[in-house]
Amino acid sequence: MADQNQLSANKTKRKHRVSQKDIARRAGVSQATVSRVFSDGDSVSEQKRERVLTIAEELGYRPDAIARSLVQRDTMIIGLVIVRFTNPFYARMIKDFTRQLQNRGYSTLLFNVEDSQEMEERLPTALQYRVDGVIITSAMLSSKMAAEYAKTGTPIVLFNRYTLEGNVNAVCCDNTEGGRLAAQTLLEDGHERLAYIAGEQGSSTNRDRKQGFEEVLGQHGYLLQWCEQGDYSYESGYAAARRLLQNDQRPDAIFCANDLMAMGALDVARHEFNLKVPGDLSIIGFDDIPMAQWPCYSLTTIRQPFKPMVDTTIEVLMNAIQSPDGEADMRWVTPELIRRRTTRGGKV
Amino acid sequence: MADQNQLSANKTKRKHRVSQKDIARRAGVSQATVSRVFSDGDSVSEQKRERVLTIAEELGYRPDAIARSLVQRDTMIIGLVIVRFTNPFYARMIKDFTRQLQNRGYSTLLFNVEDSQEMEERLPTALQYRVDGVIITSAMLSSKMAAEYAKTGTPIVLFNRYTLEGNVNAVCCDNTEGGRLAAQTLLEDGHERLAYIAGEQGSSTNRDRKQGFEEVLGQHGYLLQWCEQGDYSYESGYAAARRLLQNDQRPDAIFCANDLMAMGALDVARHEFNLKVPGDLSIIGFDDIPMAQWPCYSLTTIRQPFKPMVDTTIEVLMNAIQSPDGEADMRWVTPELIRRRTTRGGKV
DNA sequence: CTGAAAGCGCTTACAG
DNA sequence: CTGAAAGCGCTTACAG
Repeated sequence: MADQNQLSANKTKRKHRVSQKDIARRAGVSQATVSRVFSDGDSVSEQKRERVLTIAEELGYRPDAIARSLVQRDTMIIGLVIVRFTNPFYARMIKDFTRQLQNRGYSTLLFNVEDSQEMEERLPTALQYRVDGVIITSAMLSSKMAAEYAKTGTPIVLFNRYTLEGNVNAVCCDNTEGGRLAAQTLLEDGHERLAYIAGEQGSSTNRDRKQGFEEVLGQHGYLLQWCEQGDYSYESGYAAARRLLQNDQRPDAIFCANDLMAMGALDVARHEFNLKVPGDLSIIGFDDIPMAQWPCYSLTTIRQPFKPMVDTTIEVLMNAIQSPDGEADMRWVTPELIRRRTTRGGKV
Repeated sequence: MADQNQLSANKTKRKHRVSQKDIARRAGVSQATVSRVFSDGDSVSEQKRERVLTIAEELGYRPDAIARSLVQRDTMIIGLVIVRFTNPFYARMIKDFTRQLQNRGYSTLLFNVEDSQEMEERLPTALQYRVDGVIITSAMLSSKMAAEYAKTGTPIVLFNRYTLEGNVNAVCCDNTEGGRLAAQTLLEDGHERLAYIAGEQGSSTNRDRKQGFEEVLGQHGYLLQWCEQGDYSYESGYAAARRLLQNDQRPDAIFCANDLMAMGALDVARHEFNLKVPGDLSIIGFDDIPMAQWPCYSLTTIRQPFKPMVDTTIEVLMNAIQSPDGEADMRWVTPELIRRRTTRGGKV
């Protein structure tokens, strides 16, 4: 009875959302004053402030972020585009990103896409919501798209990818260096028949890791003779390693483009071929996901420093939001060898 | 030069976003007509439609979802609140939820919180963005909060939790039944000294699993003598199992409140105590995460049917959005025993 | 400190 | 089919 709207017979399904106007009416102040109470920094007499707050509480008022976003130029929302996240790597990523963003007052609009193509289809949706910025994980951005985004002024930062043109903000592990590290390690351990299990075809991470690996092999006069295709999944590593180990001429060491595949490789070597790792075969992974240190695997791996990568990404994004006309910022993070028990050389 | 605004010297950092007004001006039509072109179903002459679309394309126009949300009553955004996601379980959850929501035209606003308390602090943020609904994973909702939400009319559905009052939508695995299943299995296999490694204290999942487990033990005249506290993490399972196995009187079977802890228990049993599993000790987990079937573990477990749970949650949510005044909907999903190689009874 | 008014970018009756 | 106008819930100069 008490709450009657102008519109006589409105058939909205939604309940009436209490607005500043409602509070103003009851408090006998202007709507602008109510607004001032809720935007800190604005001055309102103590007396009115209290009256407004009491009534707001009574009515269960919540400021409407949508309306605020419309008039202010920002939404305090960041779009986070995750490409194919099955990897344990990503769970941690999402968690760290959302937490960091929350701490800075941002909310996260999450998009889950299968590949770069689907990403480019979804990206406009993020833009429609006027996100203040976008983080894209593990996917390239076509230069066409990049240009389009630059036009809108919405900052983008690529995580775990980079553009060759260097015209988009990006934070990336130095994967080439990681590939080199893997090769050096295995060579120093005395291996001579090195194999590579590749990650998703066409991904820059895979290309760079392989390139670094081959580069060092070349320097020592070897060719990469054993190479099987995987797709970063456990199952693909398992299958690829099986193909490798069925050969008459077996490799004596395998570098896998990520930890998940390395675990698959390890399991097939031990459980299907009854090989001793590292006695008969050494295995190195990439990422250093939490499972890599579980005793069941205790995997030697090339660590991607997650935390620094996430922190840097947030930093680059915040900078870009502050000064949208800045130059593209490209940051490299250095990977690190973590010796455990799937290679020979480690301390025993 | 071409693009000059009314405002002479506006110092907005943001670039000017092209709006329907801009297009209208150039196309020589009213802004309402431009709007009609972009809201399907509305009729516009083919000629004008084309002109508008061409110019929109030229200018790089994107409809503003924020403005649209303000006038329509819905945002097409669903809030997804994830409590402490380190478990591989959650990675899959988030993925499935976002994908399902996307397929139905919704975007996902993701919140990452540590516990129920932090959740209740964050929830208002979701409300401020006027989300059309909220999914909350693995956290209780106080009745105070539940009541407050009911007032706003924003539908909520709990995932993997329920309220005793039954006044909030919820989709939950029948954890009590899962606990019973675990006990029955171990008892049938001939075990007599059953232990339990508990999940996070105070969580209803843990309470119910334990209760079902104890219930069946009781029916067979046993008391739960061995019980150690964990927190659902691998490490906690590892440590809890160690405490259990250090006893003079050792259990001969352990039921762990989730798979991750079961893997920790398995690793400590094998690598630290040199026990044979299932020869000396049987282990059962809960969840059936992907890793559970890797040969390194091959874990017998109580499967939570993820896909049905996610699908049901979406269904309940969509129903609640359609008819906000419906009764609270409470759905139970039945868990299932998956026999692998960490228990005796399985086919060999 | 405070109110009246304009405006953010849309949608949607209301007339024609 | 189409335009003028009101309104969604806010913020923010502009005066006082």
